[in-house]
Amino acid sequence: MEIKFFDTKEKKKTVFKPIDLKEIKLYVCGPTVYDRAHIGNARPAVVFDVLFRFLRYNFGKNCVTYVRNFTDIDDKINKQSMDTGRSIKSITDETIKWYKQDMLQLNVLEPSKSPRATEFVGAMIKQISILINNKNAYQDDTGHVLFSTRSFPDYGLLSHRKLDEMNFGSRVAVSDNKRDPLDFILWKPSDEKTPGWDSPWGRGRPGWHIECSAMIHELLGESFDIHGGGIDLVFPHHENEIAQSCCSYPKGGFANIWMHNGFLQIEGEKMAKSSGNFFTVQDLIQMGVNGEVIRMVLMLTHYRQPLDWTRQRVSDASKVLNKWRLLCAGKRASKSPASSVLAALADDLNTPKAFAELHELASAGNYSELLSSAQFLGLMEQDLNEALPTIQLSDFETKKIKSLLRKRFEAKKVKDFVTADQIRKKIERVGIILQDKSDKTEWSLSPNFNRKKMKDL
RNA sequence: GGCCUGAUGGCAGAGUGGUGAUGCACCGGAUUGCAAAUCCGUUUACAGCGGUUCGAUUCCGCUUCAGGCCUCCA
Repeated sequence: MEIKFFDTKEKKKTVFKPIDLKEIKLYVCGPTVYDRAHIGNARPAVVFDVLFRFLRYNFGKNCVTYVRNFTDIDDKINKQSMDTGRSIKSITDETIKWYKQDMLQLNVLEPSKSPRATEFVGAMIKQISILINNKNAYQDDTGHVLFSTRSFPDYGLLSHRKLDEMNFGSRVAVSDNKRDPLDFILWKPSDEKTPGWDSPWGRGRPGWHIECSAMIHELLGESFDIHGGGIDLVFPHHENEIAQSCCSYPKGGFANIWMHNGFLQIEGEKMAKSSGNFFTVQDLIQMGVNGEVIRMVLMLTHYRQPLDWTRQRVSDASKVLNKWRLLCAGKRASKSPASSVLAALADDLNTPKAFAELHELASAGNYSELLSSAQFLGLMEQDLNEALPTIQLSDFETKKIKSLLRKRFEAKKVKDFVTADQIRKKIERVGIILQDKSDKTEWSLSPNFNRKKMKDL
């Protein structure tokens, strides 16, 4: 099967050719850990989880190395620590724990490696030293180390910008310590209150971009297959990563393919903390939105498109999942997912197309492939029975319902439909669904089941 | 100001140079005492204006609108 991915740098779909079939290497920029993961954080996690699953299927479970970092050095974290008096370690440890729990709810697989920036400061210092030696970086007299952007001729190839067209300084004052407005910080000094590490340039901390370059070099080497992240990272973060890495390790090719997921909107509005249309994965789960439903909504739109998060889509997704669950109940999953679904994913992870194929499988009655394909996408994995409401009725309550149903059955027998319908309404008000079959009436608890109303029966 | 992306039926959302996905909703029908579920079927689209072509929703140009990036951001 030919696999194609859209490469941000080439601006077109390109055939995926692994560097080494024995180890496919994937790196994705993970979260900065200072707060609960919001729904926008969840999108890349799910998108690249689909990619991870797909690569593992195609090239072998043990032949894919997926690295997703935790950024635990950041001025937002520092600020929170100052504001709350909590230690940085306690903040980042807790946030990482939350993140892992949340991603588990979304059925996102653990990456092969989840390095933390703080574990790689030594590697960053080493790389910065190389850059200074290579004359790609310089130290100013205030303890900053800056990357000399114009020393890298290919700067701008990823984000398709020309250096001279960039209107730097128009919105942000250019610091005096930069020799060129395009230069960016590799290392900055820390005061007493701010976390810092000893370095050849004094006590300080790394700039944001260098961590990914250093971790990639340590964990994946000089060349790797796919680098992913949110579209907002293309410039400057990924552009800067390329510059740093290619200048410090010029023999390597860094990332072969760049994949970026689109942004998320809420009910048609830009997601922003300031405007209040913002929620975390945990908020959604507390509201009763199943993690599986969240995952499905995130896959319902192609990963490169903007995704509008609406109540409508949440309810659509949950309706479809319920339907599929009923269809697949008691069925065994086929050994491999449907080839139509795999083909959709092979075409730049076309998950909406994959769902269309799932619908085809459902209407064709091919439930075992429907189940295995859904599971391949990270859905319908838990025991089908466990997903249904787990409320247990007492014997007394069960007897009560059964006796009412018997009364109704007798009424129906003598064609007393008025009584039969009264009993139906009464039972349905409690949140119990009745289904008349030719010889009996089946009943089940709906999601709206209200135990308190059982008294009224 | 610079750069970039997108505009598909009531809604969501793929895709394609010529047989108009898929889901939800709607409508009609089957089934049902009723209801639910299920099944069958119908209808509705490619922002606008030009160009290329035998033929464009699909390629090119312009216009309009929307969004993003250029500052921390997934």
